[in-house]
Amino acid sequence: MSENSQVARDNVVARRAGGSSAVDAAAGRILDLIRARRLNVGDVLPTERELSEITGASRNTVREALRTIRTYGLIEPKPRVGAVLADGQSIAIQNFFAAHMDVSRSSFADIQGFRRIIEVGIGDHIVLNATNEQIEALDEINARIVDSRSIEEAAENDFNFHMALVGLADNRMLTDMYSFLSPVILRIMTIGKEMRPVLADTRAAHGEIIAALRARDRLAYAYLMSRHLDFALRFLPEEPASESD
Amino acid sequence: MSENSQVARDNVVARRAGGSSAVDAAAGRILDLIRARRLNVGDVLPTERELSEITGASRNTVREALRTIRTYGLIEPKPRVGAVLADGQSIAIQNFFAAHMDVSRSSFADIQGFRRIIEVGIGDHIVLNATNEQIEALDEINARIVDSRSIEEAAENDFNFHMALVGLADNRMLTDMYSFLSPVILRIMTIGKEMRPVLADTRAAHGEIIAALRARDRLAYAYLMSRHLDFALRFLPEEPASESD
DNA sequence: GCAACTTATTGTTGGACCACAATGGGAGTC
DNA sequence: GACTCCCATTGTGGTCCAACAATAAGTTGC
Repeated sequence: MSENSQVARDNVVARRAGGSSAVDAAAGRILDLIRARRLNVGDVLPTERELSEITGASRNTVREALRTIRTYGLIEPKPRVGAVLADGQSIAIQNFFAAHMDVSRSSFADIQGFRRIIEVGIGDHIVLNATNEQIEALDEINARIVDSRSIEEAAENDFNFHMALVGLADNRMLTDMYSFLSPVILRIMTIGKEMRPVLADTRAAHGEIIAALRARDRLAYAYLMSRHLDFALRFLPEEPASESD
Repeated sequence: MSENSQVARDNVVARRAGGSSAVDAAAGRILDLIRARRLNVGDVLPTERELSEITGASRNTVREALRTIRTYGLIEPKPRVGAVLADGQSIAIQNFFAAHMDVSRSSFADIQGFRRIIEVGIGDHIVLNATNEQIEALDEINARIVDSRSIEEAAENDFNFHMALVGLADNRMLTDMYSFLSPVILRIMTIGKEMRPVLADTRAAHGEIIAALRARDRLAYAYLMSRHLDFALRFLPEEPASESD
C-alpha cells in the first residue's frame, strides 16, 4: 500500500515537471513517437502496456490519451494488434461537426460563408492564370454531375468540381483546407441535393461559372459564384424551423 | 474475487445489449442528458460518479466518454465542481487543425495568398455591416503600432489589427483559422518588420484601409488591402526556412 | 474578516477480469 | 512423412474496481 502511494507521488512529480496534465503529456509523447518513428497510415503503435512504460503513465492514463488521439481520427484501435495509424479524418471531422451541430446551428452557415469568400476570392487568380485546358477539364468534371446514380455520387461530383476549382488557385494551404473540410462540405452538398434534387440546375450554375472563366470575366465569375453558393445556403436547415426545439 | 468477475460479466452483458461500445454508449447518454436537461454554456454536468450510475458504466468508462466530449470542446472539467458546458469550439477546431494539417509545409507565399483572399474577400461584408464604432476601434488598434517598443510588439499589434478586421466578418470558422495560423502570421510579420522596420508605413497602409471602410468604398478597400498584403510579401525570403523547425 | 479545516470532486494509478483474435502445437488423415 | 484441422495458449484492447493525490469550494473557529 505504501509503495503504491510512493509510485503515485513520483509520477505526479514527473508530471508536474513535464507538463500540465498527465494525459496531455502522454498524448504529446505518443504523437512525438509517431513523428519520431515516421509511422504512416497502416502502421501500428506499441501496445497500451508498452506505451504505459514508454510514457511513464499508467495504462488508464494512456488510454485516455489514446482516446483523445482517436477522437482526432488519427488512430483506430484494432483488437489483438494495437492502435493502427488511420486516415480517419473524414469520420472524425464529421463526428466533430455533428457534435457541434446540436449546439450551434450557425456552423453550416459559417462554412458556406467561408467557402464563398474563398471561391469568389480565387476568381481573379484563376481568370488570369488558368489555361484553357484546365477550364475544359472543369467542364468535363461538371458534365459528370448529371450522370450521377445517387445523391451521394452527385454530391461527390459536385465537390470534385469545387475542389478542382480551388486547385487552380495554386495554393497549397487552400487545397489542404478544402481536403480537411471535405467531409463537412460533402455533407452540406448531400443535404442540399436531398432537399432539392435537381442536378441539372447545379450543372447549369457551374456551366455559367465556367463560361465566365472562358470569357476571362472576373466580375461575372464573382457574381455567379457568389449567387451559386448563396443559393445552396438557402436550402440548408439553418432556420429554426422545428418548434420542438 | 469471484464477485468481481460476476459484476464484470453482468456489465459486459448489459453493454452488448445496449450498443456497440460502452464508451460510445456512455457518451451518447451524456449528450442526450445535456439535450434533455437543456443545459447551456456555463451549466454543470453531474459528477462522474453520478454519471457512472446514470449510464450504468464504470467511472473509468465515463471518463473516457467525457474525454471524447471534451476533445470536441463541448465541456471543460473543473476540479471540485464537475464538467462545465463550455463554448470551446474555437480551441477544439484549432486542435483539429493542428492534428491534421501541417502548416510548416505551406510556404509563406501560400499563407500570404490565403490571407489576401480572405482579407480582401471579407471587404464586402465589412463595408456593408460594420458599425462606425467598430471601425473606430480598428483605428485605435492601428494607432498602437507606432508606439511599439520592439519588433515583436509591432508584429503583434499588426496582427491584432488584421485579426480584428477578420473578426468583423462575423464568421467563426474564419476567426478560428486566424487564431490557428497566428504563430505563422506573426512570424511572417516579424520577418517583414526586421527587413524593413518602418512602422509608420504599416500604420499608414492600415489607415488607408480604414478610410476606405469609413467611406464604405468596397473597391478602394479591395485594392488597398490587396496592395498592402502583396507589399508585405515582397520582403519575404523566397524559400521559407524549414530548417528552423 | 480571515485563516484553518472539512469535504466533495476530478486526476491518476495499479490491478483485475473478459472477449476476441492470432498463433502454434498436437492429433488425425492421406 | 507431409498435410490438415482443431483446440489450447497467448496477447491485446475493453471494462471495471478500489484506492490515493490534488484541488478548490464550503465551513468553522478565532
